[in-house]
Amino acid sequence: MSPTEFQHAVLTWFDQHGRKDLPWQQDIHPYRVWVSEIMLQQTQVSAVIPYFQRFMQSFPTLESLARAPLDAVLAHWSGLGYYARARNLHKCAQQVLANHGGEFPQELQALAELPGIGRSTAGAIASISMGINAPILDGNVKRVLARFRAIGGWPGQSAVAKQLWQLAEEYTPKQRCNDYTQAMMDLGATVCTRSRPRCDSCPLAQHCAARALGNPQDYPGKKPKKEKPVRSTTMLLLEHDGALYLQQRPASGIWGGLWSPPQLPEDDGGEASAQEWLATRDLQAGELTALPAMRHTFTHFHLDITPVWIQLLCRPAQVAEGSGDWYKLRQLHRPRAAQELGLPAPIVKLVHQLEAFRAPLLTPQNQTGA
DNA sequence: AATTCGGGGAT
DNA sequence: ATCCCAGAATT
Repeated sequence: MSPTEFQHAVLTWFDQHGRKDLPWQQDIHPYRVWVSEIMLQQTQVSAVIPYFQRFMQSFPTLESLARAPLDAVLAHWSGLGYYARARNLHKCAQQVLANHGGEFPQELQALAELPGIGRSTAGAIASISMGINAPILDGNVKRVLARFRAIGGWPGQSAVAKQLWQLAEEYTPKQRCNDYTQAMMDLGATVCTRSRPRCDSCPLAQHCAARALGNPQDYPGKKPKKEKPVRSTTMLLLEHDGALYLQQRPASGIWGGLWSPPQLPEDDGGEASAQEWLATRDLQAGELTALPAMRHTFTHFHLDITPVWIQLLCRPAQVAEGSGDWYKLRQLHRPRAAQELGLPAPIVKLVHQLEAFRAPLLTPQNQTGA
């Protein structure tokens, strides 16, 4: 299949079946396309839509974004993940305003030098909003091309990525490059899906190498998974009068700057160790209750958490080293408390688990008999 | 060249 | 529970 035939098949499919009603496909100009492309990096369309709407409401122009405080930008990003994107977005807006007169540069190279804009995003902005002939290689295009030509291997390997980029350039048309770019992303998102691709509806199916081999789902190759090491920790849920003791974690490392209960050092778990920890600090506790262990998985390791609920008899002025404070469990359960205070998701779960244990014990005796 | 960032959805 | 997602920056 020649590049010309490939492009024609893709564009014809897009005209008939492609999505054209997404928010960033209306009133197309560089600013809107740029914001949408950044939000869509490693993030699914359905998750982005409400964020994009709110963002455009609050920051309708590049200048308004550049002049907004970073905190306001980050607030609009809360829940999207990859927060470096929001920082780069803000920095990029300021650079475009200061160095390019408030308009995005009309060159691929200059676009890709801006913060948060790499080769693929630069190609998307240039082709969709500037009428520039430029290739992209996002997750969708990688999948479509890897299958169409049966390119094996994981795209995270530079050799595979290089091969796919070459194909992307080969197939990108000089005419209707804007529609082609959207078409390839849409084809990958709705037809050439990761699992159970709808080959029956694909305009490329008859010439697809992976389909001919009978295993399109095996492309592109998966990231080689290495076994994640297991770490374990004991978390001390110090409670007194309905309040929980939390301390702020060091700025660097896991959950940097967020709040969590005190932990016993690794390889030092169990109730006996907890008793020792309390004795060292001259803390007097009533009952120690082991809560169900839970596992939280990070990118590169599992963390097995053993929570111990410790009911202190009195509240000391200072519990442990470092900055800590007492928080009413009732307040920690407010839906927005986690965001406002900065609680890691597993700690939120932990707090809920603690409450599940406490609640039955708090029920007045006379209610059970009624 | 490999690792990191990170929350949510699909399987 | 694991994998993946409209990738880029960092090491």
